[in-house]
Amino acid sequence: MPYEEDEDEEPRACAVCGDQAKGYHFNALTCEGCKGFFRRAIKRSTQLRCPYMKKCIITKNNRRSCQACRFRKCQDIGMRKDMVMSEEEVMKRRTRIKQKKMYIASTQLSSQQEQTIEELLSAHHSTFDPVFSRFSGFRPMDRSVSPVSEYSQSASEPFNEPTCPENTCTSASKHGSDLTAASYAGFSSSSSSSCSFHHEEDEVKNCVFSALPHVTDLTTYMIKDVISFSKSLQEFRSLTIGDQISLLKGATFEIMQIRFNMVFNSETSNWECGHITYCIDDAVRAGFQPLLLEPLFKLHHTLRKLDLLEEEYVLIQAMSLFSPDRPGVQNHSLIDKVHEYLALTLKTWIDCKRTGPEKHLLFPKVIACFTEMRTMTEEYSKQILQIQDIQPDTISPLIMEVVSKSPCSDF
Amino acid sequence: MPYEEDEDEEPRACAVCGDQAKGYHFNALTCEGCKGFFRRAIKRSTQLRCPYMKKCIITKNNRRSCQACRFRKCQDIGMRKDMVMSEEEVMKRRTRIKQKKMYIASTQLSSQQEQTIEELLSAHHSTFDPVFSRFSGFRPMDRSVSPVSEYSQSASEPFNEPTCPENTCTSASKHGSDLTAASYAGFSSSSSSSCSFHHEEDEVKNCVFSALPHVTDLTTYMIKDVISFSKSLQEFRSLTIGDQISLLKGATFEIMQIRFNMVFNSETSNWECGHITYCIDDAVRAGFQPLLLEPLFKLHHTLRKLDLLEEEYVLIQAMSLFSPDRPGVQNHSLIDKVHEYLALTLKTWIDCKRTGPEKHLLFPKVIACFTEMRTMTEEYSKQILQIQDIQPDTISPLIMEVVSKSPCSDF
DNA sequence: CGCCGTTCACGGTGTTCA
DNA sequence: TGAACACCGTGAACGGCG
Ligand SMILES: [Zn+2]
Ligand SMILES: [Zn+2]
Ligand SMILES: [Zn+2]
Ligand SMILES: [Zn+2]
Repeated sequence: MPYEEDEDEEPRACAVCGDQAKGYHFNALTCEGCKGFFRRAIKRSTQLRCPYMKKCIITKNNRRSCQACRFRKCQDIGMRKDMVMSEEEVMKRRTRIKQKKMYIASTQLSSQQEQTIEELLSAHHSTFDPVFSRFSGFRPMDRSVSPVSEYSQSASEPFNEPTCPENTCTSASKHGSDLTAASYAGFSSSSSSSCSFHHEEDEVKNCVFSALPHVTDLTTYMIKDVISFSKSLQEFRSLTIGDQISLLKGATFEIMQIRFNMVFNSETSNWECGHITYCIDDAVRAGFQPLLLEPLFKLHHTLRKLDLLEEEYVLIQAMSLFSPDRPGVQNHSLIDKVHEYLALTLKTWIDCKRTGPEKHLLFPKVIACFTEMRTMTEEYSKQILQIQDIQPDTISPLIMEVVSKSPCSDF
Repeated sequence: MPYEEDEDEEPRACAVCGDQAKGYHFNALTCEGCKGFFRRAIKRSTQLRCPYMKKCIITKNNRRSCQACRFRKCQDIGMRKDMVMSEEEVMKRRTRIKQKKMYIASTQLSSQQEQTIEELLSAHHSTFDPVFSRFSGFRPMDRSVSPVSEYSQSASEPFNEPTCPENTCTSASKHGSDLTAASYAGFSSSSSSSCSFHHEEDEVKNCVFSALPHVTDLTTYMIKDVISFSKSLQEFRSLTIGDQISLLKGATFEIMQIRFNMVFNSETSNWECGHITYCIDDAVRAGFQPLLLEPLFKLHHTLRKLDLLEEEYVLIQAMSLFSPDRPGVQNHSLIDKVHEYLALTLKTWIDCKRTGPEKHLLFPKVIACFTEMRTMTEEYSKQILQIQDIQPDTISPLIMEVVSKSPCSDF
């Protein structure tokens, strides 16, 4: 009857120092300390020298005072060097584990990623107003002016635009499909028709900027919400003020367009912003030129056709915001990490939640849209500055702030 | 029930002087002061003598008054001499740490270095206008004069230069390749052909300086931007005004050339400055002589062939600016530190970001270009002064300021 | 569950500089 | 001189694998 067995349940002692040992390490019963010490000693492979008489008695308390004697004791009691993994073995193990992690990470969303999406959705819902109910007090838009719309040049009746004095852009919605089809086909057809507008300088004066005050108010309204969205993100707030400004300057236009895309109706080519419906001609009437509007219009169609879910839209907004290569960013590496994290989250989300064969193309297509938007951001700034030049004091200070290159600001 | 335990959570007192102790040092619980004192006492290894009765009571307040008794107390309470690292151990440690630092520094960019590059890029982008869109209001350039171009002497038809009154230097771009090949081959072939221009004094008068007003305007425009670039750098602003001026006087020519090199087309040997394209003959027509233009032309080819990235160009500009051995610099040591820091940053950047076998030669080649440029700076000043002598009041005051030797200025 | 490697806060060296 | 700092060995806790 061996009732005698425990005495301390597991009273085994380290063969090197006498400390409590929980198991065998490198072929000897040792404590955690001696285990780590032996591995490090092997990997360092440097000669150790005893400052005393090479006869140190190793105990739990003095084991740190003489590495040489401790190592000798390790070998004496039978710890085996060959049981320490070699450098290549370690490398193999590491890469194998990394691979596995990568696979897991691209197969299922981590709880952190799900939490991130939740935060983004929450931030988005509290700062985006899809029916534009808070958009009021704006200056009215005069749609009686029929712009020389470059988008209807290739259409059959370019000068037959009816006036649309109401809040709904009836012109676009009436024969909008024709116009869209014609212009949209034109965009993707050839480069010859894509820039048939080669008299910019003179034509600019024909534009009466009749929609500029309204578009300015709308844009200002949108920018405020974009800033609120960004500021309600934990990661964003943790950046320096300077970097926050740099990121906002770079991303505001893009995020605005992403948000407009959520209310874009690709059938009618209209943006259905609650009680007001906009068409591309409103942008023309605000003074923007085809060099921006053509690719922008195309982008909205391309992006809308992806039929993104809200989670995807909001991840795209965040990816745009955390673009590391905006002018003036200081903490490039951190922002790059966040950006990659968001991109991986989007990719994984698509892989997990989407079905169908086109899901593998969705992520690359989104990335392509980013490239498009990037060039448009620059062109937008240019055109805003041009408009500001011709029509001073119409564009709001907030818009100028976004467009300006000055590093200092106070959003 | 040992409720008596904390008293202040960590109220441990130095065993030597009673001051607050935060841990064990040399085998005894001591304060930071006694720790340092004991090490220094061991390393000095000189006998200490008590001026009193060898019975001093060491306290926190009087511990500095008797070294001998303090040291004796240290030994008495158990501080161990053998736990102070010996001189050789210290030396080994020092060299090991230095080695490691050197390795790390030459292997990966520190965050500070990355930030520096960001600052330089930002400063560059806001002060360099690669398409020369802000260059306007300049005096026109008369290219109808066909200079006795030394660069086409070895070519077959030296006097057949067509006129090029337009903004594009058609002569160089038309049969530019021939001209370039001939002249460039001439440079690198032998010393006999490299200075076939041995009638300087007389020939100078043949030159009509037809391009001088334009080149003056261009140079003035460039200098202003170089000054803006420098002034937007934190490190530069922190220097004294005198040193800022000394550095600018020394570096302006070099930085200008580096910037011109970014738009240099080595295929056509033209500088493509936005709407205007320049060739080397324009410099001839401005009155510059081969003693400057030959090595300058060669430099532009050499430098361009390195195919530098923007980050590298901007680091080179900064290295040129922070050259410690410019005439008149006061704070030589600080500027030297900045210069070495920038050089190491460039070297590390190349090691990290470049690939291919030629990356190891890139940095030395850049350094060689600096040597070349240094001699050209002096020659440039000389020739500007010569031209000023012949054609007074054409060269702008700003250029004269850069070239002058007077120590006082106000950029 | 046993035994690998990994991680990271902690403790105790030397170093710096006001 | 000593407070603050940089550096590195240590070992308890942990994750992965068989
Ligand atoms: Zn042990
Ligand atoms: Zn020993
Ligand atoms: Zn003390
Ligand atoms: Zn004494």
